Amino acid sequence: MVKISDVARHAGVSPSTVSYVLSGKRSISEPTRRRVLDSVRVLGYRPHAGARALASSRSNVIALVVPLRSGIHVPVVMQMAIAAVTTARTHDHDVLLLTQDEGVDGLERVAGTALVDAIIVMDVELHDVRLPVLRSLGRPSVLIGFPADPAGLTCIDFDFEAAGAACAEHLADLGHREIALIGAPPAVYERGTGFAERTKSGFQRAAAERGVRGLVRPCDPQAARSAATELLRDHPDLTGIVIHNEPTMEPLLAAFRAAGRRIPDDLSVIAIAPDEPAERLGLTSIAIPADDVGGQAVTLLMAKLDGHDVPGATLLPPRLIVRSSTPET
Amino acid sequence: MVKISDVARHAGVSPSTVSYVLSGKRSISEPTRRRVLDSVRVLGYRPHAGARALASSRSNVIALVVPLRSGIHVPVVMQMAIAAVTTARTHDHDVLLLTQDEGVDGLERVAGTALVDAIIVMDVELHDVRLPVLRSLGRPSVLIGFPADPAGLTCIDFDFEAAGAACAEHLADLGHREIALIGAPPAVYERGTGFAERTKSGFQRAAAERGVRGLVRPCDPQAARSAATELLRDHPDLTGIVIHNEPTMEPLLAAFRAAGRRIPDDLSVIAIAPDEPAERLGLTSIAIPADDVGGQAVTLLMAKLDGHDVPGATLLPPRLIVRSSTPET
DNA sequence: CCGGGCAATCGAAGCGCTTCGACAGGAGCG
DNA sequence: CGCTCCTGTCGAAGCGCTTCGATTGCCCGG
Repeated sequence: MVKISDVARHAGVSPSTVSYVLSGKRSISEPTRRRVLDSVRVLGYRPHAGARALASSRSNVIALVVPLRSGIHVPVVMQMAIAAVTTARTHDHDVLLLTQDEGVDGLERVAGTALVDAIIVMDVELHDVRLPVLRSLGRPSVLIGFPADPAGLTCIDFDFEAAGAACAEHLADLGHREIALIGAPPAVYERGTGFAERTKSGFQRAAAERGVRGLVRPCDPQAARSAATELLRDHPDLTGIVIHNEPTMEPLLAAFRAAGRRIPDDLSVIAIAPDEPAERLGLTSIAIPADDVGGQAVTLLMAKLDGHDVPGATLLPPRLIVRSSTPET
Repeated sequence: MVKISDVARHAGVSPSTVSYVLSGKRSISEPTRRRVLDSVRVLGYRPHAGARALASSRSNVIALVVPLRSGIHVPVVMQMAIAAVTTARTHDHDVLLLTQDEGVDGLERVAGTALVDAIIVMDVELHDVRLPVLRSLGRPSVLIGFPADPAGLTCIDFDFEAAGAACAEHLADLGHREIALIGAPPAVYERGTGFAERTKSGFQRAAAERGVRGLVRPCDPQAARSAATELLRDHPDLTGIVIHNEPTMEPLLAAFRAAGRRIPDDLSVIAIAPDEPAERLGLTSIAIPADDVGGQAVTLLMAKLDGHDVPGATLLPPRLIVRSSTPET
């Protein structure tokens, strides 16, 4: 292994000078800098991560806690994780993967051993047991999702409330008078995960503001067909549907068709779902900007690590893309 | 921060004794061991990861390179990753997440800086550019997937060949004389990713051995409907189908139905897909044991880290679960 | 009763890096 | 022309841990 003293000898300077060239923390003359960098290249020098972490008390690693629970959409999680890694790399940091089920212990372990400098937690619950730990850990953290009491924490999320509202408004604009939101499985609501609740409240608020009837119905993937059938039977005047539950999209559409409703002629449909399936199915949709969420979470974290102040709450606005399931009248 | 010398003082021993108690690398008398462990608990001592890595030249972190490419099924990847993290934790290791697009540089970086002790690479291509690097990195590695030349490497994967064969045999056993495999998108085959090719060859080999006609057809998700329609039109005697392409399952089934074929009466169907969708759709299926793949990859890696010899190739056998799409005659 | 051997513990030397204070030499000023 | 002030560089002191002898008792066999 080639170490900093080897580089120093090769370049004819002291180890500290090499360190300063590499870190830029003190000014170094141009000729010296060049000589050192050449030696680094020639010798293929790589600073030892552990030694660096020990001396600087910075590991340049952040932890990312990913959820495992049912009812969350895995590709979105993965996309956020990848974006987080990519963004972290642009800040010269790496990402350590933690699972939800390590819980509080996991956080205390990676922070306590100085394995990581900071933490991102995905899929925060309204009354998450990890919140007090995060507050007292003495390391910066960013939550993806909003707990009931976000005081003292930095949170970021897609603005589900605005997304729910945008759907209701879009349907109201098209002249619909009775609309429904088909949401996540009941378990997700019961768990008190914020996003399902917030989509619902945005949807209901906007519907009320527009004087439109707005129903909300949770839905299990297995029960999609029957849910659709019942909904149409019990509410014959229903003409607009918002689906916020990716796995059920196709079964629901099939059931609507089977019930004799044509889309968009008899029924307008909007999906809160990734672009790929929405586009394939020709559905007007709002996508969760998973890349942005993951990337910006890291950006916020880096700002905190640099000692900057960051906003406590960041909400990423929805963008509705009109496709053939909600044509302009 | 409480350090090992604090624990030593509190317990009335030397730092090295504390270290030996914690590592178990030398025998320590029971009373001393107890005193030290008590002090550790009372003071809340956590060894500093960087210091430990520096002194022992072991970081207790492994790298996991996850794919980003199209045509791979994200939930399966995620499941393997989670299993890898969980298993690594049981061996007192953590997992650093790397993305495919860091490529060779990423591997050299994390290995060269001693950030990680070992590496798992997912989604290996037949002629992967990372293979020579992995061979010469001087750190243990395990590949998930098989390259064209696995010499000198440790590889593990689901036995797609056997899975393809098992599907063909199951259909042959049911009396079908002409069967088809609807596979991954053409892009996946062109890329030379092993798994698509291996499923195909197992399927064809078994079909030939049974004297059954076995067609293979790649399939894009967007083109699922037309693919199904054409297939049935061009091969009127086709009565058995294997689908190895999760996103197309539902559209394909819909298309079969639309073409007037009832399942299982007119058409037997097997899916190579996770249990969840297969069960929901009532399909006989073979699931990819993603948990086992991820977990065993880590187990192999840990064995290598401990200096043990491990088999160069590990293939996890398929398990076919019969559901209502291929009833016993 | 003595010496060999073993179990238990200690001390000290690093592991490779960062960082702080010191210092040399040149520029700028009065 | 002497003094101050920078700029660029060096040396040394750690960062907190592991690990390799060395050391101290103690038990046991001869």
